[in-house]
Amino acid sequence: MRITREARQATRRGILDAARRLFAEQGFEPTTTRDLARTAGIAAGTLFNYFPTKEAIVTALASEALARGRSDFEGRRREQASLEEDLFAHVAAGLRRLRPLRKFLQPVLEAAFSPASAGADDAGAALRSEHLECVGRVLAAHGMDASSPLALQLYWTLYTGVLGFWVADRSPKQEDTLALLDQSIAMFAAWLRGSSSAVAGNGDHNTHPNP
Amino acid sequence: MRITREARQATRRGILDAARRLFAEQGFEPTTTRDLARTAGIAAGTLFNYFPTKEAIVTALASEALARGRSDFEGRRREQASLEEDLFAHVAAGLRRLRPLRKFLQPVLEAAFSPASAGADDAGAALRSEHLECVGRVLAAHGMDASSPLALQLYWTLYTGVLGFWVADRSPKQEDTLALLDQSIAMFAAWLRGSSSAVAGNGDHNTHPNP
DNA sequence: GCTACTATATGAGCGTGCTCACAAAAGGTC
DNA sequence: GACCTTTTGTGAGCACGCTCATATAGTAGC
Repeated sequence: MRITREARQATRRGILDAARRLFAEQGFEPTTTRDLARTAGIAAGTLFNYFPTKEAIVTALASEALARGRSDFEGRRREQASLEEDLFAHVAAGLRRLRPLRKFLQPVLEAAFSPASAGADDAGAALRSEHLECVGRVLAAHGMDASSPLALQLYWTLYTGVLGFWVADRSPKQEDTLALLDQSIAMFAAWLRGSSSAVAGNGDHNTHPNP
Repeated sequence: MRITREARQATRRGILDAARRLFAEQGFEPTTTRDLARTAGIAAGTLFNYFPTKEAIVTALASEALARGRSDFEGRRREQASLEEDLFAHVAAGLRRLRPLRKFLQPVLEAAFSPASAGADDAGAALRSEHLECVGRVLAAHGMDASSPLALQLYWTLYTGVLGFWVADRSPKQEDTLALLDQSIAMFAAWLRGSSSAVAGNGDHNTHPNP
């Protein structure tokens, strides 16, 4: 049974749309692959002709969400100095080495998935923007200028990297995430103060943070 | 069917011993709960009268391994100054908040489990000692005196905390672990240099580490 | 249009961690 | 010892993610 490239793409999209809806409504684990197949209008086995594992589906969705998130972020850091870009690349590369990519992608997905953003697409953008502001507040609490380009670089690094740790825990608690974010930013801030304070330009806090 | 407390304890130990052996021989996931039950000489369902989940078995084993590891460590940091103890408690508490305990325990277990330590008990001690030295080398590479009490505090924090992240990834690669360890130690070192350099007493490196 | 041939769809079925209804054994009371 | 209560053991069975043999729909060559 052969099929046109368009039909195959449509089926794939159908699976992803079903996954997006069901994961948002009832979460990742409670949603069975049979649920997904039934919602997408295909047989249980067919699903695995399109994605090798259930997790691959979430990864694919995460890819899309990450692409949107990244473009949001890129829009905010367009006028970076090259030294700062080096630093960003440096930190990002370090984090990137630490875990398989999917670990970094899923949290972005979780945000994109949350019931608040399930319906309209603009709600997802609002959610990501809210994240930006939340991280900004934490940065400020640690004596870093939350509006500086550097802070925004840190935001993206932390958003993808730190929340990746969160996802590793399959029953995430929002409080833990924030505590982890807080702690990590404290360490990053100290690191920046020590190694490139001239760049940070806001190292007027000498007390070490109290997480 | 009532049973003496001793018999119950014996069954429990039997399960743990079976788990210790099978996990060491063939790994956590490949070992089925039916394997464990058969090896322990009980029915498949009985296992779950002793441990609520398969993961609870690994956690129980980890508890034992952690207790041994901690006593090794405590032996090495008996003569700490109180300021350093505060710092240790501070960092440890921060990390402890980040994840459920089992995430911190399992890596210690993994070390205790590794085929090298499966047979003799003294081999396990040798392995833990080897870990201490490995971390010491990494610390030294980042310009910290690996023999200082502070370094030992960092060791324990990192050993339990950082490797916990490693375990979160179910198919661990040793290289990733070391890279993560490396990166984290770089950040900790900078943090210490910035916040309590008088204590560290070895902050003669100003170049920031290259992960 | 007919005949290979291939790519895809299908659902029965596998092994997993875990549950549950029931059986069996031990202790307490008389 | 007989009876009841309570705790533990047992294995059939569940739903899960995933596989595989088979059926089927589409294309290519004639």
